Amino acid sequence: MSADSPLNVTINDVASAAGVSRATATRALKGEGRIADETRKRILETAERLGYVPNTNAAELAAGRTGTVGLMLRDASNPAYGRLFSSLQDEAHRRGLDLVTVTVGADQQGAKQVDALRRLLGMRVAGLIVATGGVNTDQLEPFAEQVPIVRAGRMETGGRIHAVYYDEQTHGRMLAAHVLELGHRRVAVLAGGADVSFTEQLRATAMRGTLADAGAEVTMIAAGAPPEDGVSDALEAVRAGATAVMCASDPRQLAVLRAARDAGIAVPGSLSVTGCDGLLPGGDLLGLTTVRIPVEQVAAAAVEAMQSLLAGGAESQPVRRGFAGELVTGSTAGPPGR
Amino acid sequence: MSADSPLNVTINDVASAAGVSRATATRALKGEGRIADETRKRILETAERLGYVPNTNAAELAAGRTGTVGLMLRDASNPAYGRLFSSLQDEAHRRGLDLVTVTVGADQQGAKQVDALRRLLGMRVAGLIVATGGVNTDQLEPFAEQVPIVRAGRMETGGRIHAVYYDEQTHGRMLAAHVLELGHRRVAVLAGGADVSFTEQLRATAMRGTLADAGAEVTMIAAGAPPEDGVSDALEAVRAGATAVMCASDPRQLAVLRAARDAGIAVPGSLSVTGCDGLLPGGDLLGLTTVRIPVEQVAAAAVEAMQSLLAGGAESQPVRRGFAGELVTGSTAGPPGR
DNA sequence: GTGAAAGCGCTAACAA
DNA sequence: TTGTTAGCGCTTTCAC
Repeated sequence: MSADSPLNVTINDVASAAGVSRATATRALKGEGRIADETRKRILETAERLGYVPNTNAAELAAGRTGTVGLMLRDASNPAYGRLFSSLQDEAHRRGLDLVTVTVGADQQGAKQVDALRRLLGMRVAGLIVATGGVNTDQLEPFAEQVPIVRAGRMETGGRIHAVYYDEQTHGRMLAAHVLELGHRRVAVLAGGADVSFTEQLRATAMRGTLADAGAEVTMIAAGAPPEDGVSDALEAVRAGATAVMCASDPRQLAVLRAARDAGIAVPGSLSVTGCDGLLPGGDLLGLTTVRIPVEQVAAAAVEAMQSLLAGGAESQPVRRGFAGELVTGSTAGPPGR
Repeated sequence: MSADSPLNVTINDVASAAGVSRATATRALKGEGRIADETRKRILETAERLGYVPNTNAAELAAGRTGTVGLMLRDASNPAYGRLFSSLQDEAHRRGLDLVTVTVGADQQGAKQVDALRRLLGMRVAGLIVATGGVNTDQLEPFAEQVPIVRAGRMETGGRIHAVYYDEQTHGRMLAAHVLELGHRRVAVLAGGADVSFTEQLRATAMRGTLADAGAEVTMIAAGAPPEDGVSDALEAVRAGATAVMCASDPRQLAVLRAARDAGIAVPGSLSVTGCDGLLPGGDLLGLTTVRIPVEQVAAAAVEAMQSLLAGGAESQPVRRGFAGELVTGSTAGPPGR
């Protein structure tokens, strides 16, 4: 059946319209193999004229390989993931890698995450970049020997899975050191609980370590996912004597700042606040004290790793690269008040 | 060849391991057609045991249809697109639609955009949601009769392409009315030029119209893509007597606020500033005066439209639904100073 | 209720 | 340089 509309045009239509065989048409379209210049041109023109759009499903099935890399992404409304997403895309474009993305809501259970994983694997992607904490090593490992898997943003312990990650320990320590240097000795640390955010836990634990090592008194507050969660506990701690609240993320920092404003607590006069991420547009105007996480570096390194894995075959050692960001000193943290 | 690793397991392996034919295996796996309960269970178990991951490429090729909807997205580092992206994903998940996303950098030329379009079409997606201005009606039209196309976020004039969009005219008018109400009569409007952002142009034009109709004196400033662009021109206009700068986007508003701060101009004392988008986390703390665009509504309506198009076949009339957001009055705009 | 067989659109040897 | 011929992994009539 011939073409009534572009998407129904097959390579057969192109071939017969150009008066050649399917194989020749393939060669012309792919620009490979020996083919007469004139024939190729004719075929290309015919394809163009017919509006031929190659069916990549069929092509990849026949060729037994795929040219695209799958990206598993966590909810992009979080600025940190949104930026990571677009940086990954940019870098992939730059390097000529095709990316297809599927996302999984931040809240979604393991089942959904595995769903997304299977969708990508079902497409037989050539590689996998995983930018969500929701899927764990055990779920990834079985596929690691077939397709290179790079985790982006977070450390990975699985032996066959590569990782390019934020050095969150350092971030936590940098912030804690800053707070200590300002003179604080009673500090509340507000972070999502272990079940909520692994990243925040990493940061919070590092903060606590550094603070405690310096002899400061630390109150740990474990919150749920919504940034407003645990804020009242934090203010409680402040009333009980804490002079600083260290948040494990900038959205939480915003929530604390709001609450402080509403409660008439002067920042940084009576209360110092810190966050982590450094990605909020306008964060400078707010004077947020935070760490700017190295999104672009992580993205670039992740894509680079993927590309070399795709090219070079399996390495003996998994890639492991961590990146630390920079402290952004703002006006939300100062010396302890009163 | 039998299975050495999950992704190499084919339905043939499952079928023979379970002692049935391929056809029966398909029935069991898809849960359709007549099949003995016991057989099905056995096949399902076998598939599970072997770690079978169906090859969706092959499945869709054979079935002649696709279950996934393609999403073309503009650079997600812009908060407006990041939010739209995650809202679209959420809504798609909710409705059980599978989405695969490809992005195109905001800066990229037409060629790249068409590339992305062809990649999606090459996958023979069942539908297309277009959330980037970079691809125009003419490029979309040829495919519109094969696959439903819904543009999300921006109006569309092509007869066969559906659109769910922000009512930017109303947004511009709302903001202008607010500024007028505050008493401003000399206003600068700062927006990306026609070649930079269609959306900003729409907003800016509406602002100018409303302002001019009320007899205000309007200075239009056309800027490049970077938010800092044109800011100095805006301040120039302020020195020349304008009492308000209306920005066509929140990032531009931030840029103006920064510049005003650096120049020692009091906001809103000597200068009122407005933006548009209302999506910046922390915008409330900054007191941004803006319009919160109805991202969630647009996303929901776009996905809903897609779903009904997928189900119901072609409608006679293209979908056309516009949504307006709400004015957010902040502390960056007040009565004209002095 | 199950199997056999004919493709889906394309690629890749291998011949010619 | 080009055509012929097998498939890729799966779905789907149509018989049995």
